[in-house]
Amino acid sequence: MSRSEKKDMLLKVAEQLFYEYGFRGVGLKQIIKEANVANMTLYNHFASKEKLVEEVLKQRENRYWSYLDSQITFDSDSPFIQAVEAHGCWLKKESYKGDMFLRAIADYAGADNEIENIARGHKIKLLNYFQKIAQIKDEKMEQDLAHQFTLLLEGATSMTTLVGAEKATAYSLEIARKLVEETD
Amino acid sequence: MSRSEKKDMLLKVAEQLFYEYGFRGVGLKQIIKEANVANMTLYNHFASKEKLVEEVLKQRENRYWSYLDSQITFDSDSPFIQAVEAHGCWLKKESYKGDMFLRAIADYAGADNEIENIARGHKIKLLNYFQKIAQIKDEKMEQDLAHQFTLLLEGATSMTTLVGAEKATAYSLEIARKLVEETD
DNA sequence: AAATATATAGAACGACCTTTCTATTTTTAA
DNA sequence: TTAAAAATAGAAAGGTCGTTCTATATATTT
Repeated sequence: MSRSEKKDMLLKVAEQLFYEYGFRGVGLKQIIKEANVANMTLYNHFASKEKLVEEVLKQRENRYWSYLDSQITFDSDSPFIQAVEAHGCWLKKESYKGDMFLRAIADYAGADNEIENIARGHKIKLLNYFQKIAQIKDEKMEQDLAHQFTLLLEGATSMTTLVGAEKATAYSLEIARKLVEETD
Repeated sequence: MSRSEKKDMLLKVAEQLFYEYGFRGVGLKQIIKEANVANMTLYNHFASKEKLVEEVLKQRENRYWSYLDSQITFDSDSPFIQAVEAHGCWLKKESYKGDMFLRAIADYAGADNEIENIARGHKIKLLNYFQKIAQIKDEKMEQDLAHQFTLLLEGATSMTTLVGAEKATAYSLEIARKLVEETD
């Protein structure tokens, strides 16, 4: 394993464990063990656990947006519906038990750190995304639509914990269709 | 402070701190300090931190349902809309930053304990509640409606972290009205 | 008032955490 | 091949955690 492969492995293992057991529930010892690297190799790449968490979040955010971009083709369907469908596929693939960013916001709230900023930034970006594809005449309606769809995705993610990604996605899609139905 | 007052104080302080900083982010030391009781007083009432967490969750669930019951009058409006409104008021009062039960599920997942059961039970109860007030002819539609409204409440709770309880509630209400509009 | 039960502060325990240090081994470059 | 650089395992430091213990003080009950 080369130097950069080790860094990648650390990020991959850390993300998986953090998602499964929470940021505070996983120790660095467990991470280096599962990544098969030495203690100092981790500190060679990441100055601290906080920095590791930050990079894990950035990496996950990048993967999320890459996936969404790859799924959205801007064809016949409404881009709103496509976004909801794409998000649903992401849930099935990688978010089978709730949202990692909300957990980061919750776990590191108050502590004056960069982690909360990164996690919040991801959510803001989601809202901005819907605002961009909601470019319609009535500005109030545009804002409303963007917020409503953001709420829908957040709801679907939460529901995943309860009924699984399959059903959560289906229900969010049903609602989404009713929302666009009227504005088409 | 009587014995039972101390227990109440411990539960109150613990709930507030757990909600603000997370279950793993708060130590018993901080709790007994803010509750103004001795170390052993806590262990006199709660066998362990886990038991304390369990009772905090039970207490919060009771307060949630009491509040919902007090707000729902079964008058002219749809009971669905009333539930969404009541949940919105709860968010403004006590859930300004996300859902405590989802965090409990996430933080204590895998560990074979009672905590996850309690938190999950609360969510199931929410779903059952909507299933009960959705008693309509078409069973498929009934199931769908119940799930959709549960998703809406979950979405509103999540959005609170992002845009505050006021807006989150408003957007969830707008969606809710569209959902009942068609089935009335 | 005496006896019993409960609350108190504070120390102590062992476990685990993040981070640093050290001495040895492996890889890379000259 | 030899010198420099990087990675290794493992110990150790310094901290916090949940929990238990102890001895003193405070309430409650008889």
